[in-house]
Amino acid sequence: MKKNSCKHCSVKSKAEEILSIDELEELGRSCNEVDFKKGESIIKEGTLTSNVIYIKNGLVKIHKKGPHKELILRLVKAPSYLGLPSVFGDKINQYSATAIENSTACYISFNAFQKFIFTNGNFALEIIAELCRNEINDNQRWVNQSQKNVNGRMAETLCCISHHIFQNETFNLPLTQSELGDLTGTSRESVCRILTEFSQDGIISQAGKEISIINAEKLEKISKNG
DNA sequence: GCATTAACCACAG
DNA sequence: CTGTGGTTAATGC
Repeated sequence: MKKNSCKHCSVKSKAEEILSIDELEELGRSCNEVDFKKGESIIKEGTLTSNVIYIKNGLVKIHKKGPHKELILRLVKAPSYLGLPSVFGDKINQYSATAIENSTACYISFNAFQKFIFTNGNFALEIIAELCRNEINDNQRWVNQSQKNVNGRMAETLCCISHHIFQNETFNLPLTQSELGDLTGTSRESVCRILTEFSQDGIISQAGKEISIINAEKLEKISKNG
């Protein structure tokens, strides 16, 4: 276990920024850092929850088995907590988390984490705020998923990945087309067709895994109107 | 009915 | 894993 590593951690969560030096030292004694390679499972749906997990860097997909196939609930870019709802809401992990890029995660003892919530209201507030933001985002995704057509969902997803994950109109998509289908609630064939259609219309360009958004305005329009 | 949409299947790079 | 074509079920004029 790495001693006191949290005190000087450069990717503290908002909640951890609030902790005192003493609390950070205690956190340091209560957590351990692990590296994950792309594709490795961080949380498996159905297993008992063990620790609070915080990804320091990398990119993770949160996914869950549906009646017919896998659904990716959302992509989580570090830094962020992982699995708080399962840890506090249930003994069993309600979804899986898998690294889609090489990632580093801290496993934090539940007892230590809970103690900070009991004793430090501002810390607790930040945790609640993060959970609320996630719920709001999930609700938005849920609305879009159910009311937009496939083209609209793809357009929206591409915009979102470009803005929120890579902050760049050109990015290397770390997902397969099949996973992109799981993310947009469609088949991998439709993903393939829509991507080539977008390319033909000059909205995006693809070179292998690299996607560039050329006409963001048009993409927004498709996202809105399908 | 006929057109459209999108999933499912199959097969080839 | 990706790209395509054919088929098919559901839905909307």
